[in-house]
Amino acid sequence: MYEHKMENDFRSPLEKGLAAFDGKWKTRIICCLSNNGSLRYTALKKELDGITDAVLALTLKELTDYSIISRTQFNEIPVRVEYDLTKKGIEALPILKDICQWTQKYNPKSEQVRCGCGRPDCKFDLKTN
Amino acid sequence: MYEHKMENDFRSPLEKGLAAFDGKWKTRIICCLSNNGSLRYTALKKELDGITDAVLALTLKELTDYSIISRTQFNEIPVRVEYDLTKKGIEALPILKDICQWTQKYNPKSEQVRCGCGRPDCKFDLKTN
DNA sequence: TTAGTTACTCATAAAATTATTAGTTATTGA
DNA sequence: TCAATAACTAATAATTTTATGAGTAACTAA
Repeated sequence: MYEHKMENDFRSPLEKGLAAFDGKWKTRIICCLSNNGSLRYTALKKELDGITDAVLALTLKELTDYSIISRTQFNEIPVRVEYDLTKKGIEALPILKDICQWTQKYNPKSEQVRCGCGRPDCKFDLKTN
Repeated sequence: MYEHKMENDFRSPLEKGLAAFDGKWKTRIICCLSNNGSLRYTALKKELDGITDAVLALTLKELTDYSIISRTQFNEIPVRVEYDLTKKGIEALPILKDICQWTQKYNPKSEQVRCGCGRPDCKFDLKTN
């Protein structure tokens, strides 16, 4: 662990793009930020049920490297760090929404489009307008 | 190996939908079928550089279970089996195309939208019309 | 009789991802 | 002096994914 891939050898923009959503936590983080706006490290950790520091820090780094989220550090004491969706991240939301709808069209069981942040009470449907 | 997940515990339609594109080979298979139409097992194997039987068979099963592709068996000798994109699979193509475009917008290096089938000569741009 | 074909399966190994537990730095407040 | 806080990092372990190398059935053609 603790080296992450990034400029792997994705053979196409498709694979490269999908890498931004892959793994257990990336979409959950994206949805949390989309739900809440700016969040700091500890707040994110509280939202993401069961994530550990090692994994959260790594995943935030990956998302930052993919330019999906931004990291802003305020040198207070103790430090404050805030994470936000970037423009690129915000522009991913309609795509994620399309994936939700596509899934649900062929899977009528789960009636409601819900986000991937993992909270059972999350009602966010990835609307971007 | 040789048990695949499927009704995992995806917490949302988003995660469930993304599962259909995840792993090393799924999008490559989708793109091959989109490029070529119907393909049999051996033909797919030839297209997908470096895949082994164990992994190809497993991945085809996963995609079949997700209803992205269909399997049709002709009881000739030796057997003939053909794989095709389903309606659901075809309807995924515009989403994949959006992911390509989104990636490229923020990554002007790779000028050309190419599919994920892995062939360097593949010019397919995931147009669906 | 033997080799060839297709579409697989099986056991196992290697590699990658995710989890666990425990630090660390710099500072404040009690 | 001691505990507390925020945002991490490091070493290692467990789990999951992917790869390797072989084998199978049911024929056919040589």
